Amino acid sequence: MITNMKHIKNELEQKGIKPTYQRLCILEYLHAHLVHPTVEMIYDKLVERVPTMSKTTVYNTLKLLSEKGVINEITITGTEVRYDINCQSHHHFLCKKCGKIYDVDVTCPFANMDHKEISGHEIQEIHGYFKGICKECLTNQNNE
Amino acid sequence: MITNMKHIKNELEQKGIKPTYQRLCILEYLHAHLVHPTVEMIYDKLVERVPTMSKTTVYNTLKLLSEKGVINEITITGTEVRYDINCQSHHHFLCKKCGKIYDVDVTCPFANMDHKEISGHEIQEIHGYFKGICKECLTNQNNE
DNA sequence: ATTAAATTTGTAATGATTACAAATATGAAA
DNA sequence: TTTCATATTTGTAATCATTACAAATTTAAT
Ligand SMILES: [Mn+2]
Ligand SMILES: [Mn+2]
Ligand SMILES: [Zn+2]
Ligand SMILES: [Zn+2]
Repeated sequence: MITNMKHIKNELEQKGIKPTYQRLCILEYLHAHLVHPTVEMIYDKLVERVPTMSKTTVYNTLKLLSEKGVINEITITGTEVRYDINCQSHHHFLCKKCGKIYDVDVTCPFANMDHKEISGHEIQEIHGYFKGICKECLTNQNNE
Repeated sequence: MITNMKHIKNELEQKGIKPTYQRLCILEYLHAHLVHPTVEMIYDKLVERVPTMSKTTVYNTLKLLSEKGVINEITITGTEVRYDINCQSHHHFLCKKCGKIYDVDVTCPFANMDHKEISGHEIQEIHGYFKGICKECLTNQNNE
């Protein structure tokens, strides 16, 4: 397991973020749960171990990590932000039935575009995602 | 102008939607304002002409039109849904500064994929967008 | 030990969206 | 035209994610 506390601590320090206990817990959670969790999911789980954990701290920390480029915000459901520890530009699949978000392994188009502008607009981020019914939900449908 | 009231009425009837006055107004607005407006923008403008217009009706109608495939919901800002009269799969540019959403003219990758699945997931929609600073905001920056 | 700054916490406020029920409009049957 | 069922609209209240804010706590330097 690469994602032990020491590595997490290093990761924060390298980005100039003071490695408080709450921040370590939150970042560790993201390393261990690659399902693009919500604030709610993160908080509900961590508050079991750390009963003093505040939801505001989860929000604050995720915003900080996002600003520092440690994590990425994914806004494709329209109802809540999902968080991704994987900061390399990659694409996603959102299941309309169960709400799960999967990484998909397609070579990101435009990723190696030499010009970082389009129609005069300066491109800073490239996002792509599919919507549909996920593998798991398809299987469940057939077993009904 | 193709987007007169008669055409709008036809459009609704063809989709099996009763063309009420409110629905006509809302759909006409979307035809006339191709900037991917919010519910707020639509309501604020229409209530001037139709003072009895309710915001709930705007929500209801947009949901109906979306379900019937007349319009598309765009969820890329994370804070509110934007609406698009253009239902053909196309890509967008979101300006981080002014919040405007532009259509961008790139040939949608994956669009002509023969297989409508990826990693076992059934693909129903393909979305792509860029984030950055729009042409207009770049110009304003230079004139400060 | 003192003290200032950073962090965390709890609560209140905000803002978009939805739920819901009353009011109104529509349209067919009598 | 009246009657009556149904669809639509409207206003208000509720919900839910997120943010604002200030008090409490922790941290680190003096
Ligand atoms: Mn991902
Ligand atoms: Mn568009
Ligand atoms: Zn699923
Ligand atoms: Zn702009």
